Amino acid sequence: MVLSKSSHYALRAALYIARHPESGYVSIKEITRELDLSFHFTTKLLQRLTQARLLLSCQGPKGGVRLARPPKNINLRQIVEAIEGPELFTGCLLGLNQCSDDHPCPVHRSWTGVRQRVTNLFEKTTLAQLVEPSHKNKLRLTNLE
Amino acid sequence: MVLSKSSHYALRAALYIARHPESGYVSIKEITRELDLSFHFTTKLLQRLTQARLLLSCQGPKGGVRLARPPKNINLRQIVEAIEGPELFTGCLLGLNQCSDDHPCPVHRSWTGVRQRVTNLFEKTTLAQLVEPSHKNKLRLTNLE
DNA sequence: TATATTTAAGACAAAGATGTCTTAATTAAC
DNA sequence: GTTAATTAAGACATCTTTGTCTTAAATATA
Ligand code: FES
Ligand code: FES
Repeated sequence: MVLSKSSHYALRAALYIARHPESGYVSIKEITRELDLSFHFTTKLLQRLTQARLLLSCQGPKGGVRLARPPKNINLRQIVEAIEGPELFTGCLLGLNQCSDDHPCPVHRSWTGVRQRVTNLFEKTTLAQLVEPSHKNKLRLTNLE
Repeated sequence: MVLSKSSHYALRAALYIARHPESGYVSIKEITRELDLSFHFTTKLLQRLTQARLLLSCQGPKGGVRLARPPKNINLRQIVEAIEGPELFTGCLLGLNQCSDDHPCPVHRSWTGVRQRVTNLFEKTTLAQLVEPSHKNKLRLTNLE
């Protein structure tokens, strides 16, 4: 499992939010209805994104959440790290408590190479890229059937 | 989290086993003592590797486990897949129930590219490579301190 | 054969992740 | 101000993963 379910949900919600006009708030009810997610659980995930300054939130009628800055300035690593921490980008493939060139495990050299590519993907990919019109054939954010 | 704790333990145990002479059995007691793992929990993980025909086991005095074939014929994907299934190598980054070119999610194209590199690492890396002498400076299989 | 050693297997406990429910706090609109 | 709508927060339930303990089965050795 590369990402936790929590990260899955947070990323899908963030993409849904990014598809909306930047100025307005989107209600979490709408998000969870459209993406078929648990409302309360997702609310807490989005709270973490708000605390991480990735989202702004507003209570009350017409309230909801919105991106805290233009979608080109929010990347996937920021979202994942706000939800599950940095281990994916820094951890040892064998789960050892430190990953360092000084005390490498047997897979260290190979893994850090691939891990850097994973990290690049998460850092270079912004919400803006994933919602631009040329991606209109990749709008899927929900399970099939 | 790229791999589960179970996969971490199984990989570390497999590497420990691969360092031993091919002909003899290694006791799980020794493995878990040296790697500081839970004996009973690790026993069940290694049972799964045995059921997946990656290991042979033998009960009784002088019993234990050994590789079922030469270490150059066992790769990391086989171990991980025996423990946690194929999702790492086939799953959607957003956790959607199907990952396919026909119904791609927004990150599908980027992710499948990186995922292929991850898969290559796990498939090309064999136990033999990880225990060969040139790796003697990468013997670490336990936590520091 | 008897004994000691070891894996196999199952019950169960503990911890963590995921999901549900209720109440509080905030805010827009009337 | 009152009301309705919405996020914030916490209690709690459920499920999965991880870890422990006990018993059974197998096997080498004497
Ligand atoms: S120490 Fe294991 S991957 Fe770096
Ligand atoms: S459909 Fe999401 S990664 Fe392939």
